[in-house]
Amino acid sequence: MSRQPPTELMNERAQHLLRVLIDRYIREGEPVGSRTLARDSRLDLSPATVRNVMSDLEEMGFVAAPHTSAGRIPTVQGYRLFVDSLLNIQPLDSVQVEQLRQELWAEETDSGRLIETASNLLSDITRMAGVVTLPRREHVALRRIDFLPLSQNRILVILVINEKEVQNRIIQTDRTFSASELETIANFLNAHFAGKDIHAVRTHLIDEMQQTRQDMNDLMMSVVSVAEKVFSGEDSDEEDYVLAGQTNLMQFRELSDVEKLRELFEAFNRKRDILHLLDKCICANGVQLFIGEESGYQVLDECSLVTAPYSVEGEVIGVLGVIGPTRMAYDRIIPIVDATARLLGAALNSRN
Amino acid sequence: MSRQPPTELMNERAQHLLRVLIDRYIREGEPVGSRTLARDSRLDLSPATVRNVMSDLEEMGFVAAPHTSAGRIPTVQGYRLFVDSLLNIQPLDSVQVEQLRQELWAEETDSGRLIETASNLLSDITRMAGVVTLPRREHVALRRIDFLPLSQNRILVILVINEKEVQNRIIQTDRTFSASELETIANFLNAHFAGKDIHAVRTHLIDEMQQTRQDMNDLMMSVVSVAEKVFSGEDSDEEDYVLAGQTNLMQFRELSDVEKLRELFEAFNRKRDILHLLDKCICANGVQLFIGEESGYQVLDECSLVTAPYSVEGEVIGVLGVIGPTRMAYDRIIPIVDATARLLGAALNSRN
DNA sequence: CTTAGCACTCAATGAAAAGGAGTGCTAAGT
DNA sequence: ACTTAGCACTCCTTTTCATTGAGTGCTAAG
Repeated sequence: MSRQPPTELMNERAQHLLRVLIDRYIREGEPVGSRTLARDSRLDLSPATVRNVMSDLEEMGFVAAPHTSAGRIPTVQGYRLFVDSLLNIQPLDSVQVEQLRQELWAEETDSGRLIETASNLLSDITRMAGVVTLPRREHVALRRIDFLPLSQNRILVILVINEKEVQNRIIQTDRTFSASELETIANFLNAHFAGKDIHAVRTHLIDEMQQTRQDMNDLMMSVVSVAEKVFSGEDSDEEDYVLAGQTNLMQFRELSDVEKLRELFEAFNRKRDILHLLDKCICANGVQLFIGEESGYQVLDECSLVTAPYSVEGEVIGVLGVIGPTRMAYDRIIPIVDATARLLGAALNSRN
Repeated sequence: MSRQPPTELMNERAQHLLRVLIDRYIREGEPVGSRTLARDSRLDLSPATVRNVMSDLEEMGFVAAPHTSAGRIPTVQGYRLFVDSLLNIQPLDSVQVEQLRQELWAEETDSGRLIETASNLLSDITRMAGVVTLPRREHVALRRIDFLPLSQNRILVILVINEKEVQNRIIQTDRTFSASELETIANFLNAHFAGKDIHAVRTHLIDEMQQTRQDMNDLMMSVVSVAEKVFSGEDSDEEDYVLAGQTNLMQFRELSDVEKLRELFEAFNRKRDILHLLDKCICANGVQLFIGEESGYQVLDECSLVTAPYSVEGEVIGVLGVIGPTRMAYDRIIPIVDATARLLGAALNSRN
């Protein structure tokens, strides 16, 4: 019943037509008909011939027709072939890279703000949503620890890690510690563990605890009991990301259904699914794409996600990316995501 | 041409009917016709009589008809009268208050998290958007200051204020300071200014600077030059708020236009207008409402804002509230906002 | 293999008709 | 003097139906 297949399963011409079709569809957002495609392709083919080719492409699953008398639009599989084989990605030209670097390095900031800036940059440039996971290092060097007594056996702990990140938390202790006691404990910890990996510190202290406490002098007793509280929260493994430009997604025709949009935004707030998806990209060694349903999450069915891991000193510590409608200008987005990931890594590195 | 006005400008019966109308409109969201209203009012009036009353109410500007053959819906003026005179607000019953308190006091947290929890609470309970401005105290007591040298003449400053808030910033100095120098400076500042108001410290230091530097010894020179950098950022006056439950707003029929919604969300991101509006509420001494256009911001035309200031030790330090469609259950929302403001104030207070 | 021709499909647009909820007005009832 | 039944009228909503036009698939000829 179907017309006889071309000699090669997918010849040059068909690929070219598919590329032109997707190009046009990405620009215009409307199903592309045979007449238009014939004209656009500059191949001097009649619409009828194009129709035959389209029929083949449809059978192969690369394009689909919304209804009988509409043109064709790419399927996920079509986009996949497009980005994998038909698209020649130009790295961002150096002027643009420099401009990106400027914006990212603009102010003297901590890594938290840097992440935010990166996310904003991504969303501003692409006019879609930007996402950057918080960096998460394997090795967390303790630089300094300080205590301040609060009321009711509570202690404010100030932790400086990785040279310049400041964390603070409040711990509840079994007994009251005086300011000078706390100072002694802090001095001890700083003297013994400054520069050490925080996980190492933790396991070391757990080992201490295993010993019968009889052996210890008062100082050590205090140190262990306080430090245990401090570092026990360390494994909380709270991943998180910074999202920017959600509102950009609201202007796309294909995402204009309020209910769908609500579900998408709720997935963003819930974070779990998106994080899970981003985690998958952390091991890819470059730009990675999820097109439409490829993500496996229904809320993202109409969306594509372009990601790249970023790293400091060779260690991948996070992922960033862009979320937009499946119909996005991949050739423009991919280099941007790629460059931003490199620049963010560099920026985080230089600030140590 | 219009029927003769009732003896009183707005009699008991008209008020009752207006209340019933708004009650019903808030519940159902559809224009209310005379038949329905006659039935609902339990006044044993015929639809025709009700129509006459509605005609009067319309002339007075309290209700409006979307079109000739629709029922009536409240105008902003109608809502205003409703909340000001027709609504008897019951304070939240003590069980609910207790429940709120539980949720707010659930964990041992810093004020930042507390604000977030409050915002989430507001949005969860009301199924609308919750907003809480960051607290901003007139008096900020310096508890402790610490310095850590970074590379390239940069210094990491850790500031503990108001007993338990931790701030950190990075300053760039003209020359390199050694760790021990920094320690000396910190000791000096801590010894002289701990417990003092941070603005007082700042003006004091500016005064010092006015003197010719000849008079100073080296220590003072260093102290002044570093402290100046630290405290100069203090007046940044950055207001901000925490918004929660934006997505809740997407399920309301009256806000279902994507473009309108986008503008609203963008106003939320821009923050300026919303902050300006919230600022107006900081001087009100209780719950304040902006209904529809009353806000003066077009993006909020379809929305109402219910706010209440929250305070610690009698000093108002912030505002919280709920944003939802004009058609909201004011009788339920107002007590919730009121109670949350009190509880947040109390929670912030107890943590000193 | 390509293409012109043609019948056919189907979304989109718009006009017309039907239905219905609710109003305003008038005149009669209390 | 207020209340109400009755009725004509308005205008939104929904449905139906015809029209249009873009685009297709198929066939037969080049």
